[in-house]
Amino acid sequence: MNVQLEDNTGKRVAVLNSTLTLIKEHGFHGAPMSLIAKHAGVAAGTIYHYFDSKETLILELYVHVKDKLALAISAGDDPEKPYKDRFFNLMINQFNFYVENEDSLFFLEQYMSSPFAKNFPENDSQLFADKVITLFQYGIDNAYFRNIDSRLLAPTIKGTLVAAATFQLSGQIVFSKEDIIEVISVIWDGIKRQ
Amino acid sequence: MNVQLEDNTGKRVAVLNSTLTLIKEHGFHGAPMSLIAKHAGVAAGTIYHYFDSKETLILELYVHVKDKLALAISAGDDPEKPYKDRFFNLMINQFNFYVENEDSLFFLEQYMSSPFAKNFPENDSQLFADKVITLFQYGIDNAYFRNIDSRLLAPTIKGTLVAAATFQLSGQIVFSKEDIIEVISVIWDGIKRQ
DNA sequence: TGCAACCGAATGAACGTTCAATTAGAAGAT
DNA sequence: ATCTTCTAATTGAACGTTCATTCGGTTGCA
Repeated sequence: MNVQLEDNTGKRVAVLNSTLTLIKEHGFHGAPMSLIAKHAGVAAGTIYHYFDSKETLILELYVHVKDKLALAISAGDDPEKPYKDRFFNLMINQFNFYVENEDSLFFLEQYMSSPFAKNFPENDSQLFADKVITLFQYGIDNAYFRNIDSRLLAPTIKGTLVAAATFQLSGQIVFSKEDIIEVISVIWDGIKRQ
Repeated sequence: MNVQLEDNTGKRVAVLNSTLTLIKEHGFHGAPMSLIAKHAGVAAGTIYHYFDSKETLILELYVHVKDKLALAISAGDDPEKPYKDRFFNLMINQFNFYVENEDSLFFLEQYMSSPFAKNFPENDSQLFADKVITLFQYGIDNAYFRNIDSRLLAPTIKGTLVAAATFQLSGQIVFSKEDIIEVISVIWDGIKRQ
């Protein structure tokens, strides 16, 4: 099965979490293997017991984070409810995940705009595809959305949510429940079939 | 005056352009000073005649690119025209700039999601503030937009355009003029006062 | 007893930066 | 015009540091 989803107390996960924290604090540059090891309470050599190289460490961290994101996003999804409700629930969950996991948000953004994403597009979370992409596809197939290319929808939506979450995390404002609904309405009004 | 805007044939600009190209091709990591020097047809030491360090090189490259972006975006802006027309012109220009300057788009995205943007938020293009931010502020002041925090507008819009441009650059599709209008309509319908 | 987990000092490559030396060009003097 | 002087521009080898990775050895559990 998927190694990332079990053994959450082991050194493997400690290394992943330390990498995430250090990248958030100092960027890709400021996260040398020696520091990751020290932060994780592990010897430098031990990291190489779990990961072939720093590159694979980053690649596997991406899937690890994206898996967590997928689980958080799809929480409370109820196929019985109207599609708009399901969509809003998904968006709210996504916003909350970003706000509550700043390190994950920062890492995902940096990973996505790095050569990693272009060189290894096949390296992605299966869980995310199953839980999230599926719901989008349902909306497309059933014509809830306006007639734009489906592959434009996801990045469009993500851009807005990330902007809002980043904005709140910068400490300038705390969005109320109503504010978040308003932001998501911007997305919904933009992409829904008019 | 602004050094970046004059002397466009000198070695300073050659270094900036080579840095841009190499970062686009190999990321921040794959652009060592020695390679930048070779690519620019310049000795390693010469770079330090124009830039204090690699860090300031990146910081100044950011302003340099943002200046070019500001000029491209505001091309053909006519204060006499209706606001919606001006807005659409701005958006179309921005989309075209991204598509025609993939290296700039890639660099801007990577810079924005790096520690640079957080550590030096004061390091930005004056030209961009004058030409672009001003027009947005006008739309906010005159209530063309729905009542969301103004600082959310820019990143929201940018997210969508970047998504579309990246999508076209991935080679999967070439947007027609009408397609672009459709994408911008998604933005406009989302943020306009309903 | 065997094997996987773990350690951390050692290694060597890569990198940003420095600097003593050289060249180019402009300004001034003759 | 020619020579002199001065400064800015340029060079690239050398330096010192940092970093990812290796490896011989140790621990602990089955």
